Amino acid sequence: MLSMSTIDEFIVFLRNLAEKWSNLYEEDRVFEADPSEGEPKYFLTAAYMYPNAPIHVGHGRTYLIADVLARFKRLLRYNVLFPMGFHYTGTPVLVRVEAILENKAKEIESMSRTFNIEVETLKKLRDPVSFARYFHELSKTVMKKYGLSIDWRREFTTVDPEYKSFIQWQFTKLLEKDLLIRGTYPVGWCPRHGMPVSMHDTEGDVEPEVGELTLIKFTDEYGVKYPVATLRPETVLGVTNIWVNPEARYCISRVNSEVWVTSCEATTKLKQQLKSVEILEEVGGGTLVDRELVNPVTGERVRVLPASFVNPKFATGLVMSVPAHAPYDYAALRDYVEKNLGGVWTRELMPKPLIQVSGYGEIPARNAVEQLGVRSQSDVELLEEATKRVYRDEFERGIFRPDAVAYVVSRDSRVLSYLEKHVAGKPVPEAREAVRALLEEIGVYDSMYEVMNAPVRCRCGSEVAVKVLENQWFINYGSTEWKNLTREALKDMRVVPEEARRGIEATIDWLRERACARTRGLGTELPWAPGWVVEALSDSTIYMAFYTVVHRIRKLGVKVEKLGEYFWDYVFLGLGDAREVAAKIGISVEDLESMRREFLFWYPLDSRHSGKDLIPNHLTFFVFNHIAIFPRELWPKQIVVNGWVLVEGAKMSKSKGNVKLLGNLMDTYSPDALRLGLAFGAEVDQDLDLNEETVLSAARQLMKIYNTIREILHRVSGDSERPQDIWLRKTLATHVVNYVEELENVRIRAAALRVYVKMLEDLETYLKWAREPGRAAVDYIATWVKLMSPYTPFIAEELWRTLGGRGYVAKSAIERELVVRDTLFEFEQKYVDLVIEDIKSVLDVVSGDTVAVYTSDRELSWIVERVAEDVARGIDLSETVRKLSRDLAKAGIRQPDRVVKSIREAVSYIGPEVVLKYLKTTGGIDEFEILSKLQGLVATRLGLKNFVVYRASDTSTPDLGGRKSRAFPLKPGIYVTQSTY
RNA sequence: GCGGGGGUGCCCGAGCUAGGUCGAAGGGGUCGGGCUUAGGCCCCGAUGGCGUAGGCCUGCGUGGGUUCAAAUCCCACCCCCCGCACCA
Repeated sequence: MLSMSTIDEFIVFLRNLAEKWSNLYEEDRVFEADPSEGEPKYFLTAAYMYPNAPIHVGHGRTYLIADVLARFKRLLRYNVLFPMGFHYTGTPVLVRVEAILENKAKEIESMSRTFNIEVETLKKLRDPVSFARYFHELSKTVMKKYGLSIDWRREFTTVDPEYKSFIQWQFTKLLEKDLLIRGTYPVGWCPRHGMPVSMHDTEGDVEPEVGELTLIKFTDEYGVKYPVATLRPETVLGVTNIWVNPEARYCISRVNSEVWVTSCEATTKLKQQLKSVEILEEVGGGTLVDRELVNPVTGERVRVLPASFVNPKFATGLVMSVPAHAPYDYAALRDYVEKNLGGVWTRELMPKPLIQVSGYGEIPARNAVEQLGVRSQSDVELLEEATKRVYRDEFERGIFRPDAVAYVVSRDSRVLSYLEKHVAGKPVPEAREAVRALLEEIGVYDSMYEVMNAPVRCRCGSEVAVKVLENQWFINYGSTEWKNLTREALKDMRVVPEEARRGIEATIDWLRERACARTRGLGTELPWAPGWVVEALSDSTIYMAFYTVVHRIRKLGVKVEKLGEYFWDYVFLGLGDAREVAAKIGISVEDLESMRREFLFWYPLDSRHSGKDLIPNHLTFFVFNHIAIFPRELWPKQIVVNGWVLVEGAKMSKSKGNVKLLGNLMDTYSPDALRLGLAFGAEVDQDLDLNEETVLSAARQLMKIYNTIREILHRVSGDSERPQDIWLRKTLATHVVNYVEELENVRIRAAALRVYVKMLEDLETYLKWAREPGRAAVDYIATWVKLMSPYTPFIAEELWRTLGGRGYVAKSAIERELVVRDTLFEFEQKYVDLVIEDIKSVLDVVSGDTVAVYTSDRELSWIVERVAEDVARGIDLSETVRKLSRDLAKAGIRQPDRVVKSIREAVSYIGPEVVLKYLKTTGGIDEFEILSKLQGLVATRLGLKNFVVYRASDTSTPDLGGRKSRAFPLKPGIYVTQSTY
């Protein structure tokens, strides 16, 4: 063992240790976990990685948290399973391979740079599986070097035939439970690619917003339908006319069984939306002007009028004019009246008010148009604003006027009574829904989808339109029953951090049907729907179960074709007859049963780890699917989500070129230093800003620890029962207890600071105090190394062997007797902390190197006890003062409020339970005894030349500075002087 | 728009679910000192104001309120970040 003098030297040393010990881990198969009946087990998984790039520090953080927990649980004698797989499913790999195949120099360059891979190597990755395989293997090597305590026998990829069989089984189960349904679904679609587009496929990364518009079919005298498009079907009662754009081309076509007039652009869209469309004739918009159409609800005849604002590219290119409530219509109509009728409004064109809304007059659209000073229908900006306001106010506060029913001239009693009952006097949202239903009822309703934020362009330049996909498969997360069960399951789960729970709950609430299959990408085909591949977020929900048996399937050499539904049914659900199933697969009953047993040994999953970005999708699906497939006793128990890793305050991304690869960082800093840096950086819930300094200072701290340990082992003497030694032993036990508690609560950072900072400080205090390190120091170190092993496994292994440990520290356990809380010591320790703090605050104002303290009497412990009882019960300070004042006065204590307050503060710091327990055990607090015993500690920690303790009541001692009277329970009087020499 | 999370001292960031132990942990920066040929690293001290004894005043987005007592509870407002689906 060498003494390390420079940090560079030390990092080289750490790197070599990592190399050495990770190889040994592999050779000795240290982390292979097999069921051991009767022992406690812990099964945890982190989200498997998507190998379209090398593993980066973001993965590194998630995996580290899982690994620390895994190793920690082993220290507590759990049989721990921590496996890892690789997620090939999906399309991103396809995109990268396309770039390679098309020899796109820029893309390849950029991949080469960010991934730190030779261009020539990349060019060889010419199919998706090879591409994924390459990064898979690369990342796996890095994970091993990183020290992840993974059982690699269970590794798999999601395109392995066994996995596909498993996914097919899962989806068959979902289908059987009616949770997998088939339907149509509108998507943003690029006509050129013939592919759905989402945000990252569009120019400027715009998400195409698909909205559904109501079509209301107006009719002409020949029975031809004019489907007008609207978002506000309830305003059909106030239509004065229909708008067409006279400049646009309109098509008369056969749509399904009817003849429709729409803009010619609309015919293409209707075709995409599952309508059969046959164009019969094309006409200019102008020829439609002045036609008379019948309003299917009111029976009124309205005319077609020209308007330039009508966009033929949007919806059907036909718009119903509701001048009372639509600013555009009002403005256009005003233009028309002025130009063609000399400004005189005919009775037919008069706005028909339908909705009453506070803050507006009879005709809201007119109010808004006039208020904003709209000049004409081409005043687009102002009209947009006016429309927004009127729509919003009417939607939120508007009431449908009962007298509006009078616009129904047909006197159709069915329509009238319906309107009276469901529309008149109702708030707008309700009226809207009712009118929509009425339209459907009387057969004049239809709908179409439109890109609401058009134009959205695909990266190829073509405009995105809506296409309705047929035979799309959905997982029905909208099922109420399923939602309720999932909520219930979540209630019983631990979520770390707790704030993330609300995110999951909210996701459960709004989740509806989710398309779960695509026509492109790697993955598993739905057995009954050739061509449809299960999409990546849907084939990764219950795979944790797969880990429990995959290695056995492989070892037994089971033919994949034989892995039918019955196999998974038996292993995971215990369904079917073991002998029959075994026979079908061609394995022994014993092997089959032992797989079932292994699954039951590891399940339920104890902890699931991922980044917080997966809350709204993966993690929620994970809970849902477990609930759907597995019985209640096998539902997962814990979710741990961690924040991002930021680089210099910015999120990592390929485009910024600031992706930090795990492999590179380890080469620079060594695995142990990187792990410790990440652990120090932030508690799990926060984002961690990675900078060189954090990692370097972690390395320095490690070096300091290493050198200190080395020094002690050289200097150690045989002493073991001095006060210093006893103090050190007890301090160690306190650390162990708190460490266990912290890690049980996944407070990775807090525990790391304890082990690598506080424990070193305490050891240094001991060294200063004791001068010669004794046996206790070696014992301290022996346990300390164990506590380090979850964070910095490699140096811990090395130290473990140096100390004469056998095997691996990774397989060692913390002595049970150390994990016991020593309340008495805890009390004394915290009491001393308080005294030291007090003295420090005096030393802030007065300088000196000699301190005398006067301790309060043991007889006054009853005050502490009564205050502690009150604190424990949550009783107010004033209440306590009131209760105690008489007794305090009797005891000759003035200023009871001040005394009680100071005791209360001390008690709160120490902890009322600790105080009470201490009193109960010892019968009273002898502060003089405690301080005398730890005199050396106080002097050492404060760097004092002299530290003396007196009893305040001892009349034989000098009353320096009159401080005797300042002694209160838990708060000694303090006197500071400067020594003369 | 809907939903989730936030706004703390020069900066970053704990603490806020159980109100007093909070002038507010821990970093960083800055200033002073030590170490060093020098720099770096490291160590010590200081870092709202006042005070020669453990104290007082002012303070945790803004404005109110509850309370003996609020960064912590309640109300209103302002601002920031992140999701919103077939995409991993």
